[in-house]
Amino acid sequence: MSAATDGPSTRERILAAALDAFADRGVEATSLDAVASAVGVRKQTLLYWFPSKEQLLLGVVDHAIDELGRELGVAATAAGADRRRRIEAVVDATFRVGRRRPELLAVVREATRLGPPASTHLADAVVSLLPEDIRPQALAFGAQVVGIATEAEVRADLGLPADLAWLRSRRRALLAELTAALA
Amino acid sequence: MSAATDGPSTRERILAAALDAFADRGVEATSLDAVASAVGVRKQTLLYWFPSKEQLLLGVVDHAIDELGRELGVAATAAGADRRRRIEAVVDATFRVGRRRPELLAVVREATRLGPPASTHLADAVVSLLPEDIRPQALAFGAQVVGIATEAEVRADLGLPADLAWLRSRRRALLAELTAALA
DNA sequence: CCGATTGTCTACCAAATGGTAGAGAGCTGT
DNA sequence: ACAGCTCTCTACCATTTGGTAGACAATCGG
Repeated sequence: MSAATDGPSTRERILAAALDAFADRGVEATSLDAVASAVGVRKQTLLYWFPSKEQLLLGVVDHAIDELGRELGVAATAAGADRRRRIEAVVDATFRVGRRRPELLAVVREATRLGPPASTHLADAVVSLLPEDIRPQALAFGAQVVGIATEAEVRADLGLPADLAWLRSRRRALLAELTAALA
Repeated sequence: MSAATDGPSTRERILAAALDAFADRGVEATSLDAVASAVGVRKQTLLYWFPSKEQLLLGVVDHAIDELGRELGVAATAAGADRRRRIEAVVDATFRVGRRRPELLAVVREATRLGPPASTHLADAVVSLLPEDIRPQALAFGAQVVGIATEAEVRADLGLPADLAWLRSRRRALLAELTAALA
């Protein structure tokens, strides 16, 4: 079974559909049937891969954190060794992710909103991905990013236009905070 | 029927209980039965005062915006006429509200998360409370506050300690943004 | 004193939901 | 060829949920 010809596995398609649905409508408002029909499969197939809705959510959280970590990690590595440049690269990569895949941040917020076990699982997943020496700083950075993403969503809901000055201001804040934290 | 002896009306107690529950567990995860039993009344009494769960949510949003607006309005008025002092008073009152009644901010975030009709109703309620000349600035301020409240919650979930330096930094950011916006 | 209105309750209900039980198709290694 | 494993499906089920119908007591206006 070549992955190239078969495309994403059922499990991966379930995770992708569940990520979209959980981020868009929220976990409680998303039924297993809805996710299943988005994948094109029966609910019992979901329950074969993930024995319960809760397990599915934890899987989605892992998936999202994984992708987020990979994306930011690549950006940091590509930026070379200079700390200043690495910080800028991570911040910019974060904004790219926020624009291209807002679901990833939305699902993080959703997990914290739901509380345990999702939130503890999230914390574990994040922590396991971070080098120990910058762990608290990275966590604070993540929290700030989720806050800014929420602010963006609220702005949209209140009818405020997408504002370049606002974006620049938030980028500056992230850079300043991260630079100070790692000093 | 003197309000002093009767205490809050049934309708008000329903709104208070629903606010708590919606903010704490989320709207979809809160059943009408749960709210009713928190009030000490049957579900059908809720449906007498609010003909549907959706109407109850809209009522809660109005209620929360009302209280928020009153609190900030009082602070602004008490600060006198000097713009700088008024801005500081509003920002500080915001932090007070965030600490004493986080449910108010949580329910705003919840309403934006759920989308229409809750989010549009929220936007209307907020707008109707604002003097026209500072409307966009005030909306941006509100969005920023919700973002910061979310950041605080995420920080807690990730195990970061309550941090005075962080609080100060966010207060400074709010002040700077509001001052610039009203300049 | 009485009809109408207000507010709360009991009794139900149809639909949706998360989850179980188990059948059957198709591939795999021997 | 066949035993076994992997994966998806049909059939069901218990519970919960938002909501309806209408009885019943209390209060109020005339």
